[in-house]
Amino acid sequence: MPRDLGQHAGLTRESVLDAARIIASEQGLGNLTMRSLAKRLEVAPNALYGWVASKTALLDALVDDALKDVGVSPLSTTDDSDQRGRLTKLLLDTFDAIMERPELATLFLDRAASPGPNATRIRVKVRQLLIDNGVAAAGTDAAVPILLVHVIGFAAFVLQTHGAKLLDEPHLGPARNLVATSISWLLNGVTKTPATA
Amino acid sequence: MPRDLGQHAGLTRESVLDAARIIASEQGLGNLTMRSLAKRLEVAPNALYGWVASKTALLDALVDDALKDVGVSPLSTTDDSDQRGRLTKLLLDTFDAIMERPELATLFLDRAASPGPNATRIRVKVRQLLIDNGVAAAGTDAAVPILLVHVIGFAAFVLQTHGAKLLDEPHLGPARNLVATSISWLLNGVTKTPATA
DNA sequence: ACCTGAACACCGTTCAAGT
DNA sequence: ACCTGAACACCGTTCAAGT
Repeated sequence: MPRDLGQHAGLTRESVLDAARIIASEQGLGNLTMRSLAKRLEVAPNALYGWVASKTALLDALVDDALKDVGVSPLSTTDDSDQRGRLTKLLLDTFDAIMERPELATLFLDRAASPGPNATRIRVKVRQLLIDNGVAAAGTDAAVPILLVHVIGFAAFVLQTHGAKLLDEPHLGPARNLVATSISWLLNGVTKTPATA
Repeated sequence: MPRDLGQHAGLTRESVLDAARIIASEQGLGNLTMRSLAKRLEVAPNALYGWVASKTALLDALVDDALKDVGVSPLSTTDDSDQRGRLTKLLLDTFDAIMERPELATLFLDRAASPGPNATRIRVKVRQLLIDNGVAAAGTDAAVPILLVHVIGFAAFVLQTHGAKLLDEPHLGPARNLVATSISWLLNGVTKTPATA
């Protein structure tokens, strides 16, 4: 009814996604609805459909965007020949990325099988690093999902048990040590036994 | 309006849960609503609230009931001294139980941290078997969730990637071999390295 | 091109009744 | 005790319009 001059409210795909992120983190995923989102943007609910195809598509974007910084840098470790360290670091970075968005944890689980571009990049990189670690190319078909599901499942579990209590603080330490430990167990197995799919 | 003689429709908590199971398996979890459930039972939607506290409580019951047969038998293996075999079997039985109800997979993930009585029994039994396998009691606090999250996450992943295509058939084999393999990797680590929580 | 009004077809849940 | 009618406060999404 108001709308300053002519018509548009200055929406952007990014502004819509940002507002969605804020609602999810401040009020939880359950309170993120198309209508609450529209309200925050001071817009009619159906105006959102010009920028997001559906609520599902919006959630997909939220999940994948949370992984946008993971696995993009060259992954240089202190020791250049430490291939196992590189792989561990990538998996821990993925863990950290999920822990930074606790409210999306259940979404990561549901969407682990239908990954967006960022998740796909991580997948490809994990596979390459496995090969660098001496795993036969055929064996990676099994190992990649095993490792990633483990990391995602673990993050989701930690978030559900401890809640969002100690995320900002460096209290995260114990949980991180635990993932690191379990990842090393899996890597021991992966690099020794060739997985028979 | 009709209702034969006096009043009641013969509902039972079990009949409500059974109907819910049928809808979920035939039409998917998305089509399981209080209203669709009431319709199937030829009852007004609010009649259900005498038998289930809420939809959440109903889903909780569905998830936990799916685990009711896991870990109840004495877990006797061919070799009586094979403690590791016992533990592996319990974990694989849990995996199988989830695979039998593919439509509930996402629910298992969401509720892994807030388990019902059956899930709790499994948890306790896993812990005891870990101790029987020589893991220090303190170390089980870390190992139990690691193992169970791994199994649940793995089942959910398999179901999401392969869909409900090959569940009834014994095509499940490859997936089962994969979980068995990854479980053995984790058990190698758990029984060797004392997990530092 | 970008947005609104109004509507459609749903939800879970509650509250006051009826038998 | 067990159920219904009616309502409340929501959903996601679509379609025709307005500027």
